[in-house]
Amino acid sequence: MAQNPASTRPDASRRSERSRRAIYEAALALVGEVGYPRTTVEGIAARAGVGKQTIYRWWSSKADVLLEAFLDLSAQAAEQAADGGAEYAIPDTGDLAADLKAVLRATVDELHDPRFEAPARALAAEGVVNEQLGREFVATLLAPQLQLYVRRLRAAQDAGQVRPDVDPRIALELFVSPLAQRWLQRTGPITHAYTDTLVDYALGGLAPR
Amino acid sequence: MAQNPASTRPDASRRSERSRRAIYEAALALVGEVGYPRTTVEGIAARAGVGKQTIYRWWSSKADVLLEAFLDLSAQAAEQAADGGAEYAIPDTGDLAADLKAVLRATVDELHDPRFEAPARALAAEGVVNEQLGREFVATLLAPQLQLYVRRLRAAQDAGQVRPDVDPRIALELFVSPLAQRWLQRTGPITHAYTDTLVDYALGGLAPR
Amino acid sequence: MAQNPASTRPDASRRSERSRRAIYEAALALVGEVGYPRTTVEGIAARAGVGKQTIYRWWSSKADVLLEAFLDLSAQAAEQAADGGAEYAIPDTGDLAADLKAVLRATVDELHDPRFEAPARALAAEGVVNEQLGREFVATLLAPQLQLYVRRLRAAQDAGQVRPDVDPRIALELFVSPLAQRWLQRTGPITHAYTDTLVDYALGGLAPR
Amino acid sequence: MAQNPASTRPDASRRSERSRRAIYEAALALVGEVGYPRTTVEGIAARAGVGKQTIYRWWSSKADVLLEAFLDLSAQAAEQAADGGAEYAIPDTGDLAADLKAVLRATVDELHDPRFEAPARALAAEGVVNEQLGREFVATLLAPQLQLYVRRLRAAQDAGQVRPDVDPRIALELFVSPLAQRWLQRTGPITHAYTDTLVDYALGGLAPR
DNA sequence: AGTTAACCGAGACGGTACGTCGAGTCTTCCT
DNA sequence: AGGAAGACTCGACGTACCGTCTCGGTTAACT
Repeated sequence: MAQNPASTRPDASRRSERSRRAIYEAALALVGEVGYPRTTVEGIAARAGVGKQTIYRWWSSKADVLLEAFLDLSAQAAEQAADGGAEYAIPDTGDLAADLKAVLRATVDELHDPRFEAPARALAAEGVVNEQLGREFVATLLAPQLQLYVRRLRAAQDAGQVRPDVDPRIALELFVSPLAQRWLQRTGPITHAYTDTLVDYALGGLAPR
Repeated sequence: MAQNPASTRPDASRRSERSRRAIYEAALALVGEVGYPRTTVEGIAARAGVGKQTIYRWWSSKADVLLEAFLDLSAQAAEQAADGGAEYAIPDTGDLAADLKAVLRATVDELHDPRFEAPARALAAEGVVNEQLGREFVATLLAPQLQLYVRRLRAAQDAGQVRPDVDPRIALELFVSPLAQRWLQRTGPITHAYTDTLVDYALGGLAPR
Repeated sequence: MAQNPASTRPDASRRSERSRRAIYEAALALVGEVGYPRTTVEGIAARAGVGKQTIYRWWSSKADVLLEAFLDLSAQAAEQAADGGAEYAIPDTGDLAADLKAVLRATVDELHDPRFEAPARALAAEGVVNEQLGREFVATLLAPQLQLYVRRLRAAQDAGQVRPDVDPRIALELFVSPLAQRWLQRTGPITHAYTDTLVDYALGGLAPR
Repeated sequence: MAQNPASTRPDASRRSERSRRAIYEAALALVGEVGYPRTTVEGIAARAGVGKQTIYRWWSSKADVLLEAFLDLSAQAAEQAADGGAEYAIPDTGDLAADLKAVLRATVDELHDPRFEAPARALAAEGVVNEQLGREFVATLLAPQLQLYVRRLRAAQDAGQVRPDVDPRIALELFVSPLAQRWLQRTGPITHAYTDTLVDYALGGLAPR
């Protein structure tokens, strides 16, 4: 992400893998322990046993470090989940409501995982205010996730379970965005029951039949 | 908001109204001009022609200053809108869809108003990461707004336009949260057509009848 | 010495005397203990229990700090020597050679005093390479000392003990400069016998009579 | 000078003459252009088109590099002056005063040569504070020069032009040291007239006959 | 002629200090 | 007593160099 512009770019082939990993771990640990604002580049460097310059050589800011660290963490988690199998999609059992509920329940659990909580919040917050990072965050993490819902909804449309004139990209927001907002802004509790309800409301609509 | 703890609390009756207003204006102006992270307490004090201590005497942090300043701004704007009147509600013409669309269109316009944009984003971002401020932000600004939707949806339920078993507090998120997320995370464009579609999808549901 | 140019010069009347003294002491102590090059502004600040900014507010460099600290030390020493009496001159017993030898012997002793040694060397070295500081060093410390010799030599001329066509400002260098060079460049040992010899050679000349 | 201690000393026979010369030139040029303190090992390496390690392999510090570079420069200059010849001495025309004046005038001219000025000052300054380098500087550059004066003065003693009880090593300082101090500490102007006067005072003494 | 060991340019690395900025506290003087 | 002003300690910033450490790539000497 976000490289220093031209000037005298460092030689990536000679980069220390050891330092990179140590920096990721230190950054995630610190954000988890003391929070994002009190996480400092200096602190990350010290904890990683690394010179500050090594951080500044490869990243442009602590937000940038954290973004990559979190990306790496997500990639690892994903790899673990798929167990090398790769396939990455929302299951399609034929029952759209059930499939969505299952995925959203998993998301709820993830949002409660303290390993993800702190860095995810920090990045989301930074992204709200820092457009460049925000777009990167969305493009690399959020958009791919949302795309999975798009695919699943298209399949449902093909199966006649969702009206064909519905735009899946918008439709998915009916159940994804409420969850997102409750998490980001703490406007309400996040439970399995809640996401189940969202799916029911969204698929069935609010008006009486 | 967030007062200094007991110790020797200042005497509010002798507070300078002049300084308070100047600080609000300086804070909002600076956030608009240079962004939240580069807005400093020192900068606010200098711009307001005020000693730093005067800020620290009455607020606990720059986030706190900005929250109050923004509250003040919102109150002013609201007063202007209602023109001294009081009643604050979503119109009820009997056509729920139309009423919601109208209110959401107004919200879309407000979100595009640069006067609101910068401080609102800044506060939202701070709230994501700073729980205390986040709760204050939600309680004083967001929750009252959402309550208006709850009321309107209850009226619709009474009129038989919304299923009686629907929880209005959750239902409103079907059209409010997607807008919120697009704004906060820039996951998509924000237009009148978009919010209209949200209302249609939410009220009608996605499944074919 | 060397003030920051115009810009926003700090208000000297509110300066902390406590910090100033602590900085002087820390600077002199550090130069004595670890040497000039390994004396850092950061180290001085830490030892003095002072913020770095407080040093940079009042001085432009570590050389500048040390110069003032040394000046202060010299002033104290002088005050102590004269015991408030003020009188500051080379004694005039009528015997020029004896008077000069006495003063030079005292100088030799001072040059061997470790309290003076380290900072004096450091300042002299810095002055060799840093013209601005060098001129300040000479003007405030060296020149006044040399002026005392000029006065004594003039008195000797009036008494007919020195040829009237001799320029005292140059003549004094015959015995002062050799001592200075031996000290600065370690070109030879510095003893009372040595300075006595210098006075004899200088007053009597090298050529046989 | 100052070699790395035993350990794995590099093989001097495989040393790159090309690099050595480039480093000398870069070091002298940089000291002349930006001054000693802002001359860095990194800068010398970059300018010489050489790896940093190549410098650290053969020298222990930038002072050491500069000392050798300056020595090399002096050797070249001397070779040029003597035009391949060898004899290095103060002329002996029988007139001691005239001989000394001539040599000192030449020294004055050299001290004004900007090619020598910057590195010589830098080395002298470093030597004041860095005892090891100072002694090296004196031993390799200063002492041999002074020895020439010793020889010339001895010859003068043999010729009966200088009192036999005078120590030539001290006597020479009467006219050499004042010049050195004026140059090092800028305590006064350096002219031919000045050095002529020094010789006259030193040889003749200050006291009336 | 092929191997090998050292120097070489390059530059990433863990560090230390730089000089600056801002935080939050404290003090002074004014209203 | 509040307020304007701003000096204070402290901590972090992002940069510059330090001296060490690989990393290919040439050489030069020795099989």
